[in-house]
Amino acid sequence: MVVTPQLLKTFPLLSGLPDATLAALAQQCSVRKAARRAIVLHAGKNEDQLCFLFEGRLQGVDFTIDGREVGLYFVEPGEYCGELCLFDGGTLPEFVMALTASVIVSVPLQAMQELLSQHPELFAVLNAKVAANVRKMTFQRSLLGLPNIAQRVCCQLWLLVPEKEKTKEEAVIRNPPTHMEIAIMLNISRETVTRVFQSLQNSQIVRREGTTSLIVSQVDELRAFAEGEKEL
Amino acid sequence: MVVTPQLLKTFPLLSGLPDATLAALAQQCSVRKAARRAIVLHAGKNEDQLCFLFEGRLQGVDFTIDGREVGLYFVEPGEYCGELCLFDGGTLPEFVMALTASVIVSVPLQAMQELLSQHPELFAVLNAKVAANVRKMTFQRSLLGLPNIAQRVCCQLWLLVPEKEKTKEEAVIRNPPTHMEIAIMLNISRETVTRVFQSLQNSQIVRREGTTSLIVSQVDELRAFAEGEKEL
DNA sequence: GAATACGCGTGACTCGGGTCACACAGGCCT
DNA sequence: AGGCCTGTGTGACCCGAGTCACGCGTATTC
Repeated sequence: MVVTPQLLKTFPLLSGLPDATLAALAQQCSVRKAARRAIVLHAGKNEDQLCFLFEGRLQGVDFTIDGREVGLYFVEPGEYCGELCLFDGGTLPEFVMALTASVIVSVPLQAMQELLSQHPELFAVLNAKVAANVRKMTFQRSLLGLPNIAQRVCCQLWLLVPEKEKTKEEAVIRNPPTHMEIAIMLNISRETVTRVFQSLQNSQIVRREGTTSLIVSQVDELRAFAEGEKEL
Repeated sequence: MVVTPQLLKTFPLLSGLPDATLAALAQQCSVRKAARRAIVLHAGKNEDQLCFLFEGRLQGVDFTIDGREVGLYFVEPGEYCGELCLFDGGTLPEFVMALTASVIVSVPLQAMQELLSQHPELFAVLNAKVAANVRKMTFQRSLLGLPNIAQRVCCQLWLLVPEKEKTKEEAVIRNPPTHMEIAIMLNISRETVTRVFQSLQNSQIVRREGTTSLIVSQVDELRAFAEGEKEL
């Protein structure tokens, strides 16, 4: 499929670039669709591409020595992944998997490197992204330290609430991760996640709307549980 | 205290620099001693320094919402920490604490930035360091996914074995972390760590030598436990 | 040298969440 | 329509790690 400069412009990282640059870049890119559960990037390889997510949701996953799945982070539309290989030509530490059918724009690493040499101001943006990543990972790690499992789930849910809706009364999480996907992020079992969701639904804090949306009816209550002011 | 160029040269990051550069840099640096448990860098601040560890051991720590301590990584002599603030001028996500009395060389961020502009080849080294950090964090996260707690402890212990001694029969871990420090790295209780160590000692896999050294008598056995080939 | 703090060792108890097993609903494919 | 897969909901059981409580030995401090 053909990648248009307009498509590239939808990504914050690239949106500030001149049209000519984008047009040149677009020619080297490719779009691909990933089915649910498809592996987008492989761990232990130097994947030669940067993946911009246009639609869907991705998840970084790793595996323990005994084969257990471990969830690391989510990638939302507009974001990208696989940038670690840009930094030192090393390997990717984790797999990236599509959680829902996703549309991905692949930019060859080489093209990115050329782009960077022409637009060194992008280095700062990339660096900031990695720094933000490290901060996210650190926070995610601190979540795992919470002894109260319900609180852990609420925190994770809180992270999924779109930034703009955190101050509203009601918020919508579109295409929420499955209980299983949340479970592996938080090192707990799927059943436990289900039980916490049951509690939240009984307390009328969240409810499901069809299969593709989760409504947080009482945003502030969720925040309170996430921050430990209240316990389920 | 005065920082000599020779001192700076002991750090791999700086060892390749010309003497004149080091001499100039040294004038802007300072040495400080940190007592056990002293906070070296504060979370949530943009600490204006890069900390090179000359002697001792540091630990990156964070706290959960409910005040529980969470261990993130260790810093060994020759390594440095606090580089995240260099990347985007943002804040440090975690505290850095001295585990043992430590000697630290502080380089002001500004001096580092000047150094980087004169020696852009250092960017690659710094980037590689951050990338390596991310890989370490990812691995550490996968450790937490291990359902078998003894295996978790063995993996952590295995990480502490110096690289060169991993192929030998016997290895020495100097100034090992306390059980408590290991516990917060692995999200388990101090008592559990103690119990695992008791098992390892009973199986003659490790033993203590004085208070400052831990001897791994059967390196390969430890590796086997860490990789799940055997269970305690 | 006494006092104190800290790290380690260990037993008893408890309970919370993992595991297993199964049911049910909805989407999707042929 | 029927079959299949995936995701969710729920109960029963159980065991393993957290917690508490205490003792002990070794540094550190004054």
